[in-house]
Amino acid sequence: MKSRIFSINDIARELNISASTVSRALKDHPDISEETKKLVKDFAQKVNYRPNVLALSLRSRRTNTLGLIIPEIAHHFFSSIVSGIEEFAYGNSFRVIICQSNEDQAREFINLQALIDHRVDGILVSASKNTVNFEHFRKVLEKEIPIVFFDRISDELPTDRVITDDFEGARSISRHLLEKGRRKFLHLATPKNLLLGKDRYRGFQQALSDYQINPADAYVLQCDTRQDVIRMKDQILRIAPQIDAVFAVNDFSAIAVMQLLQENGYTIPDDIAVAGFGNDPIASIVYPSLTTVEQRGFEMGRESARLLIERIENPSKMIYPRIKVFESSLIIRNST
Amino acid sequence: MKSRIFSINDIARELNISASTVSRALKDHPDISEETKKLVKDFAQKVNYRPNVLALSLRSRRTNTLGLIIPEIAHHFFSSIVSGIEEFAYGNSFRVIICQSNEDQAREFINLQALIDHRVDGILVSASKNTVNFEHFRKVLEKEIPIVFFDRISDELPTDRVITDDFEGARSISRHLLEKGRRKFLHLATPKNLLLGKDRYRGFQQALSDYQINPADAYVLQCDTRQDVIRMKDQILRIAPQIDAVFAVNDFSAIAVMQLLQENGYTIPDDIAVAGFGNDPIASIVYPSLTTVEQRGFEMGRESARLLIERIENPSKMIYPRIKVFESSLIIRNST
DNA sequence: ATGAAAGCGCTAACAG
DNA sequence: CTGTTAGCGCTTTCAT
Repeated sequence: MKSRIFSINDIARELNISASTVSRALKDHPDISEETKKLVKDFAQKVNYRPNVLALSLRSRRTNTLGLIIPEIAHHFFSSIVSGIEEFAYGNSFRVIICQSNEDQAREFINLQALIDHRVDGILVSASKNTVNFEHFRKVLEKEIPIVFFDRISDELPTDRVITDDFEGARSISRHLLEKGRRKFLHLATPKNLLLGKDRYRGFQQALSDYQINPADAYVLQCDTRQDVIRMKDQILRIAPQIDAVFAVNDFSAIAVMQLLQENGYTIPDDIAVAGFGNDPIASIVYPSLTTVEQRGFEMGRESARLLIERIENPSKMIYPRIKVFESSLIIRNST
Repeated sequence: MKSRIFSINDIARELNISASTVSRALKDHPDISEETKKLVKDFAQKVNYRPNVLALSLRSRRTNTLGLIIPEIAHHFFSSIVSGIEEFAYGNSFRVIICQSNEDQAREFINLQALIDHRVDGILVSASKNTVNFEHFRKVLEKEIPIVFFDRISDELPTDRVITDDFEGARSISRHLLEKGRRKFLHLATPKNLLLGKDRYRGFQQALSDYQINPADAYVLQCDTRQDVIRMKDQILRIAPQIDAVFAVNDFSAIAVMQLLQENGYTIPDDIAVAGFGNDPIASIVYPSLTTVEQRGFEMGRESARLLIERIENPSKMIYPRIKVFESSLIIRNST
């Protein structure tokens, strides 16, 4: 038993009226008589009529769609952001097309192209780790397609930005370690091109300075994934005897280093305290549970979508780039 | 400095030729002279022309887009599936629109509707936990839009299906526990409406029978998330003294139960061995690391996309529903 | 109260 | 070798 997809023209033909009447009847235009309306609506209902959004978008030059480019869907922080974005977008009749860059600038570029091709009304981006050149985004802005950056932002483009207070987050968790009497640190950092990494590093340095410790005395390794930790284990173990605390730029490297240390006879936190960043669900599951910084992913996603949709709805209005900073909060557990 | 999006008509006007000539030149139609081609292509390049896929799709009645409905993007198994689907789809010039049902049948229905509205060429679905009625999918099939179910499948619809060998996976991990001398089991099961849960339970029962143990002697609780375990902790702890092994239907409930037992003085695996299902990355990170069953998410995704695209490319060809079963493999770690 | 026509961007049949 | 025309599904003047 086959059914088929009816268009307005199909309905018009079946009912022996014109397409424009059908169109008007369907949207309760006052000119149309009640009986015609009923006739059309009943029939539309019966054949399960659904407007073709392609035709709608082609005509209106609006797709009511947001494009989202995200490094990796699998991370809890990012999937919370996605949920936040979707919540706000759906609530305002926008759809979201999700693209993963897989932390690859080339893929990011392809995604961006595809989103433009699909005529999305606006774009949300968290840059990939190896994105150093933001020119492709500038071209999009020149087409008057608004962009909002979140978390992994660029500071060279005049766009709205939504970020965590990375500086304060890093500073407060570092102070927490200092309050616990720790003085000799290893910091696991991200590559330098991400502002986020720079800010977390600065917050860490500031905390040390606050305690009259020379930041230059801290060990710093560029190491921000579980794989990095495994790759650099010899180096880390060589440093381990000189330190009493590790502050990692994210929870995954924090947990990996914690386990590496445990396997090599260190007790956490007695010998070495370990702190992460992000409050991934896994942080509360590992042993010992991980002290970390909560990032408000869902709210950040919602706010990003809000800013973007506001621009889309007011294309002519000149709005200066806005920066929304979300406070992070310290989650103290048993690893410190 | 503003730029704008050029259409074929814009180009035609600028170059004083017809739109069809531009269209043909752009796709290297043999009729067009080399000089015209060069003229058009150079100009198109210069203004960064990109075809409007909405117009293309409207005309061709093909969107080259797959719709994907998935319970939760955040789970590693599902995000692997997504990656597999994307890999095959992109490699064959298809895009993927991802929708999350958040384990909610109502949302699943809305997603399905939205995908149809966008005229996707085919749909991939893993059903939500509370999906009991599959009629909405039947209506889609009646519109001749192909559907492929994966992992959380329905067996009442004549569609292609891609699943893990849940029965054998559960049987082999249960046998492993039996080989380790375990005899008194608790099984944490899913709600009955998912075939997957039924099959894992059957595999478990079969293993017991293989060892002349009455399956009815095993404890069974309906409990398939971390939250469920926490909610049912009293019940579980009451059972704990009678058992020497737990087989959980997924890694999250396995890990939660493992930690609950540890907190209450049990040693894993000495007092009670614990096994999960799925091989989530977290399984290798918890202490002790979790014995589990590997599901080949990426390959399952790729195969699902392959089956779907094959149907899309051969709309007239009558193909009987196919069922692809992926072998699962036992991952033995330290919890058993 | 309804219909005819034009156009969003694109392509293909048909015509020269 | 290139142009004209029509149509994908829809809305919106402008007629009637």
